[in-house]
Amino acid sequence: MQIHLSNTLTRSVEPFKAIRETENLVTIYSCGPTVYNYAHIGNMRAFLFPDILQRVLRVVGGYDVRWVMNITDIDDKTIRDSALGSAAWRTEIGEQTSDLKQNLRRFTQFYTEEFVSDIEALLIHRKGFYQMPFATDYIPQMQDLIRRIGAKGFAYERGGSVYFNVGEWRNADKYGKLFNIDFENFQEGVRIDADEYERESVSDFVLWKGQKEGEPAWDLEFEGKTIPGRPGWHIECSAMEYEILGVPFDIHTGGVDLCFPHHEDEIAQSKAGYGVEPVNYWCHNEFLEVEGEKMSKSKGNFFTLRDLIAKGVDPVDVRWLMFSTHYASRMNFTFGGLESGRKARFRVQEYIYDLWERSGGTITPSGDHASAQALRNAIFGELANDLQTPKALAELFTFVNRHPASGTDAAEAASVLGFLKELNEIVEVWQFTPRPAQTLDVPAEVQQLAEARWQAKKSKNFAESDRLRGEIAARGFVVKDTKDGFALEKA
RNA sequence: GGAGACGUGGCCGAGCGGUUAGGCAGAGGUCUGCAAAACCUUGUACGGCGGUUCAAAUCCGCCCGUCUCCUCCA
Repeated sequence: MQIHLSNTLTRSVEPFKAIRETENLVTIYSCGPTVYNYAHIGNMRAFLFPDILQRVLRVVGGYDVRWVMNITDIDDKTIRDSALGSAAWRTEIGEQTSDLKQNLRRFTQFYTEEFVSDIEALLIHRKGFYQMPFATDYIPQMQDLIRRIGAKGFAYERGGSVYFNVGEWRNADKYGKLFNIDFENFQEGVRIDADEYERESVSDFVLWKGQKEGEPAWDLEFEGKTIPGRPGWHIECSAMEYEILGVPFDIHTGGVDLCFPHHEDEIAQSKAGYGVEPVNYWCHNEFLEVEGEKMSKSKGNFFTLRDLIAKGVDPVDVRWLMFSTHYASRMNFTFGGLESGRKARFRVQEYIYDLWERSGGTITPSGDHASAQALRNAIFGELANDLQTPKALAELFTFVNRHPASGTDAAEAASVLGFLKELNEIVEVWQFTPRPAQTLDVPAEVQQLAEARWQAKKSKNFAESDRLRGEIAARGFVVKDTKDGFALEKA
């Protein structure tokens, strides 16, 4: 199915065409985490979005996908927090050594592992990535790019750092492809006091940061000088994209806040150094708010995924919630919404169990039955249209309402199951099994009370029956009567 | 100060000139000794004020509010 994507470069929804269309291959690069702490749920949206995107490209678009997400393991924060004597150094990380680079690596590796386990909890699978490169593994490639940019005349050294000359670049190409930059007002505002480096113009950005006291450093050979330092923020992405995916590649994702300066600078660097417009489709996800407010530590609405899990939230519900808002819209993350979504999700799961009973566990392709085929067209049509996940869900629920399992024959049930299973390759929140038998660990005492209650009920001793139900409830269980028996559930 | 986005019923969230979005909650019903679950039915809306139009949640203007970027940031 033809996919359409909203492209920040053109601010419009465009039909997607892969560079290697004949090979059926799509290349995606996503800005990944800076591993100096646990990721928060806002970050999680930025990782769930490309996961859904790449699955839609695979399942709906029929592409093979090469998905790369970088791990930023060198920046001000990772250096600060891994520095000798840092208060942020946790004992689980191990012992600090006198080797700064080794400390940095241990520190970032710790948070990388935590990060991977977080995204795995959201069912973003590690094995789904083509690569997850560490920035510090690509220092030579970054240095090579800096020299290429220098050779073209768009980089200069000043005060032990190397900068990108935006003014010069603007003579050669457009700067401001992802964002309208008002150069007249660019230098006003709060930006000036942040200018602790000696660049020529405030709009210039650093390619290579000169080493400061106590910082790990690599030697850059640049225009006859040896410059100890480390890569700037933007250069790592440009170099790794080139090295791992090649340029141009198809899709670059990230949060909206990265449009400028990060992605704008990435384009400028890549094009200046490699001579190629690096990315065909830029796709940005909007921010997430919590209970209608910007997430911040001072408001007490700042959550990492682990915070939520500690509160008893099922990470699968967090994943499911992402489908309820279009990726390019601001999302209001609420605990009420989490619960509401969970119920909706279980409704579909119940539907699947019911269909399973109808079909006797048989699953056939969606094309085998007209209603399943139509459902597939409707839902995949919405997903293909710039990932209209809320509308896709609406289509699903409309179908469930109009095709109750009780009125579905075995052939239709099997075919609808076939489609839902295919859909589940994208959403991955449902089980395709017979309805599991309740395998509750019921204490013998509760079991006896329940039996006694059933007997009381059968002999129409309802007062005793209700009393026993109270006893059972006091022990944390709920009795649900069925036609010829009862079931116990955890309260 | 500059650039841009958004404001939909109790909550979440589609819609982008005329037609029931959908989910959760609520209400009524079927079932049940009563419940729970399940299923059926169902009400409430477009921040404010003007304007364009036969017709506006949808287009235009102003105002109010929220948010993003210009500075590390998903």
